[in-house]
Amino acid sequence: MRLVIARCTVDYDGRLTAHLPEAVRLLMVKADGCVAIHADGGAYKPLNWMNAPNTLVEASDDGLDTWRVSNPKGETLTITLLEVLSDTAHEMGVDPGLQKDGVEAHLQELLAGDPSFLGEELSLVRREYPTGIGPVDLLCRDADGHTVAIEVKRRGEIDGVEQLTRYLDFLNRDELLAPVRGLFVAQEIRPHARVLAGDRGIGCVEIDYDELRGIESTTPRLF
Amino acid sequence: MRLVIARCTVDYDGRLTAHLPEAVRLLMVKADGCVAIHADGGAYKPLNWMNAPNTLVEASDDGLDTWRVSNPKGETLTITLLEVLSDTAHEMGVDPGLQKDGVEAHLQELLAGDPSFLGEELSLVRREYPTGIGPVDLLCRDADGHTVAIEVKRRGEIDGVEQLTRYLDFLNRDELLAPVRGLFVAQEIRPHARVLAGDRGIGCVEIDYDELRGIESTTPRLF
DNA sequence: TAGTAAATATCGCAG
DNA sequence: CTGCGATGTTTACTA
Repeated sequence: MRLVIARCTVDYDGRLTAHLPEAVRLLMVKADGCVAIHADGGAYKPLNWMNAPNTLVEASDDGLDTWRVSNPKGETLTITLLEVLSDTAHEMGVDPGLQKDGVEAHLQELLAGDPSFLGEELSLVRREYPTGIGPVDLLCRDADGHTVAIEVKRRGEIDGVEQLTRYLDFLNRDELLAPVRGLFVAQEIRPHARVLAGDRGIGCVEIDYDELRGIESTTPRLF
Repeated sequence: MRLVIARCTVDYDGRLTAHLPEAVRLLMVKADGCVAIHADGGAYKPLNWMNAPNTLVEASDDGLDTWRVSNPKGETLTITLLEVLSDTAHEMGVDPGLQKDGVEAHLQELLAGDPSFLGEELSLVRREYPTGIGPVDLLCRDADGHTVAIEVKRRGEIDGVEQLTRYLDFLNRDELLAPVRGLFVAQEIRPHARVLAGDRGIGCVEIDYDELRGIESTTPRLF
């Protein structure tokens, strides 16, 4: 990784055009060719960048260094270096990568293994059951043999209710499944989402992740 | 901005839990307190981060340095430094910020100036025509004098179709406007969005930004 | 490879 | 402060 601190201007031309006036910034060049330009503030997002794959060409013109980064899509990033304050490089090797725990896929997986955690007798038909407009997270049958479509979110907001509503519209056109009712499941369901779900006859269940994980790990298995 | 190259491990505990095994990485600390941990590859997104506002506490334990970053929401980021290869700091000042040009607002503006670009004879009634639940981008009349509501997006996805559907619901309650049909316009319309639009009787039009801009700039004007 | 949904999204604006 | 919409979103996953 190469790190350059420099007074510079930057021009991007691609999906839009953008310009950065003269200022001191950090130029970060990663081993795979990624270039990112950071200011000394704001969140982690750089002011400007160019992702791999790309090519970086350095040119010197009248004692003024210019970096021209271009990619196969025809986007270009032009950096004009007015004053280089620091220029270092470091070997870092390949990163083993991030280990995550507690995201939506996890919730869905745990619930698929034990749908009755949701407080009623449910048996799984399929995960990621396909509809004409996308897959619904879990399709189950309840004690009465009726179909239940379940949408799982980490945080339950209005968009998720809309999403489940669309799935229900499509699923209910299938005579083999109809009538299908909906269950909206999340660690936290926002008041507005709860109201909208209620208005549409969709049930809401808030689940505790630690509890779900705990039950999962302590449930006796037959193997 | 402080830049540290170090062999380290990282643990994040907050909205989820995450762990980074031992490796050499870049630790970036910005003037506003933001901390970001970068590997030497991947796009501009860091492996781990903590945005402002937060507090960074450095502690030394058995000759092992530990950074503990925490924020008011109770999230914590713990960095254990096993070997510091470089530790530098640079004054960079405040950045003047990015100047952008050529995003979605542009599309709507250009189409308002020439609705017939959409492939049929349309005349503009109003931009940002208000409905009870927000303004629809363009309201037009077609050759037959019927009302057409147009939603413009850069990328056409399902959410946009939902949005236009809501507008149509409201507009069609107005006897002076009804019946109102919908046109979904974007540079690129995703297949599922197209299916949903078709299902609801909403027309889809993909437009080329460069072509639209070109026509606009070459159209003769009467002033 | 293309398409779709999730994300510790970030960021800006309006109400 | 909250919610909504755009983003050069990026990333991960699946068909």
